[in-house]
Amino acid sequence: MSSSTTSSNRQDYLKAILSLELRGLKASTSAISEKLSTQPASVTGMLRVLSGNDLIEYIPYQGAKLTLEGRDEAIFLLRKHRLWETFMVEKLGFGWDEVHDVAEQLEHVDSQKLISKLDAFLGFPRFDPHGDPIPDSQGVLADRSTLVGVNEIALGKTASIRGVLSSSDSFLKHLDDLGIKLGLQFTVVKVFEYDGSYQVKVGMSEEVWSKKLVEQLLAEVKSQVDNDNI
Amino acid sequence: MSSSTTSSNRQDYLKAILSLELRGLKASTSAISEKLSTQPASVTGMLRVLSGNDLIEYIPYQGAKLTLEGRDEAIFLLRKHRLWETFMVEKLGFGWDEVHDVAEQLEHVDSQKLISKLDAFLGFPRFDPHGDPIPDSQGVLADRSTLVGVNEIALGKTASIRGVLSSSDSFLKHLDDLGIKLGLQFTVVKVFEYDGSYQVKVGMSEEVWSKKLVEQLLAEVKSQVDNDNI
DNA sequence: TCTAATATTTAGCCATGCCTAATCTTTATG
DNA sequence: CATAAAGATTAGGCATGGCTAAATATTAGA
Ligand SMILES: [Mn+2]
Ligand SMILES: [Mn+2]
Ligand SMILES: [Mn+2]
Ligand SMILES: [Mn+2]
Repeated sequence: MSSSTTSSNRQDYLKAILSLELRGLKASTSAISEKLSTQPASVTGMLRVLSGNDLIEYIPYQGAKLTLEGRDEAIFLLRKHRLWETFMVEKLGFGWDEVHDVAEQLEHVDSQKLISKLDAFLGFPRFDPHGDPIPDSQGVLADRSTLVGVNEIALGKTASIRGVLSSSDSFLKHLDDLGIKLGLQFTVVKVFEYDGSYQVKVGMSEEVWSKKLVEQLLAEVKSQVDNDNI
Repeated sequence: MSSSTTSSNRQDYLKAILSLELRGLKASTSAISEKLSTQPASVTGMLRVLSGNDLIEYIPYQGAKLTLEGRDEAIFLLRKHRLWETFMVEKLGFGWDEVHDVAEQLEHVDSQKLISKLDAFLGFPRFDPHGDPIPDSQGVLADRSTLVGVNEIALGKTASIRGVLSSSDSFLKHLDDLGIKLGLQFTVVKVFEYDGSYQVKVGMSEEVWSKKLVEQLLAEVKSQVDNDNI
C-alpha cells in the first residue's frame, strides 16, 4: 500500500483534498489554496501533476477527487500524523497544542515498518490527542459516531474523554488547569438547569464543569453491553 | 543554536563534510560527491551555496571546511540521527541494522524541543546502537576514552555526569528521585570501604551514592589543565 | 621541467514548485 | 438573457538542486 515516491509537497496536497472530502466539501482550487496557503495558480499546476500520477481525478474548473490510490496515500498520511501526535503527547510529555507542526513534518517520513512499530508501541490508539480518529493499518477510520459531546450525556452515565471540538490555546490550557485529559473517566452526577453546568464525579471527588466547557468536550459513553467481563 | 532554515539537502552536505573532517580527511569535491552519490559538478554548485551561507569556507580547488556555525549544525544533525536510531532500537524493537535509512530522514525534522524531550525519554544515552557517540545538548561529542564509571573516580576529583550504562525504567526513575541528571557536576569527597558507596559534594550539599548506582553512571573527570579559571 | 592523468569548475539543460499578471470560464444578478 | 463578479487557468519568471559535456587547474611522472 501507498509507499510510492510522492514528494512531501504532493502529499500535503493529497491531505488537503482528503480533509475537504471528509467534510463533504468540494476540493476546489481555491479551497485547496486556502488550506495550504499557496496561490490558486500554484494549485492548478499541482493538480495537473497529481492527476498525471493517477492520485486524483481532475477536470479543469471542476475541482479534484482522490482516486483510490490517492485516498489510500492520504489516509496513510493521516494515520502517521495522528500517531506521531499521540507519541509526542503520551510518551514525550508535550501539550496537545504543541504537536501539530512537528507532526506535519514527521508524517512525511517514509517507512511502513516504523509506523507499524510505533502503533504497537503506543498500544494501537484509536484517537489522537485532539480526539480525531487514527486510521488503522488497513486504513479504516474509527467510527466517530461513538463519540458524543459531554453536554449530551445523560444523568448517571459514565464516560471517558476522547477529544475536543476546539483546539484553541486558551481552551487547551484551561483543560490543563482543570486536570482534564484524554482518557479521563467520569460519571455525570447532576445537571444544573440554571446555567447548564455539569456536576461530575472523577475518581473520589466531584467537580463542576461549565456549559461552555462540556460543549467542547467529546467523550465515549461506557455502554453496558460491550463490557466483556459478563 | 542551529535551527536556521537550511534545507535537508544542504544538511546532508554538512553531515558529509563533518564526517570527513572527523576522520581527519580533506572534504574534497570528489570525496563529498562519493559520500552523497552525486556528481562532482553538483557538489561544486552546492559548496558555493553553503559558502554563501557562511556554513563552510570554500576555496575553489581546495575543498571545504566547516565554519563554527556549519559545524554546530552538522553536529546537531548527528545528534538527531543517533538519538532516533537509539529510539528505534531501544523502544521500537528494530534491529541495529535496520535503522540507518529511516534516521537519515528523521534527522531533518526541525524541532529543538522534540529532540530534547526525546533525549530525556531515552535517558540521555551516550552512544547509539552502533556504538557511535551521541553529541550532548551542548554539541559535545563524548570522546569514548574520556568517560569513566563514577566508581572509578579518585578521591577529590571533580567530574560531570555524562551518561548511564543502564536505561531501565527503574534506574532512570531513581536518578530522577535523586536529582541526578546529565551535566550534573560533583566532587568525590569520600569512598566508604564498607559498602563501596560514594560521598559526593553537589553544589553546597553532600550526598551518598550507592555502589550499585555509581557503577551505572558514566562521567567525565575535569582535567586540571583545561580549567581556565586558574 | 614538461606533459599526461586526475580533479575540479563552468556552461548549458532539466524538473519541481512557487509567484504575479493576464486571460479565460463559470456563476450570479438585474 | 446579458453582464458583472468570482473562480480558475495560462503565460512568463524565479529559486533550488540535479545532470552531462566541455574547459581549466592541479598533481604526478618521466
Ligand atoms: Mn505535512
Ligand atoms: Mn490531531
Ligand atoms: Mn539525511
Ligand atoms: Mn548510527
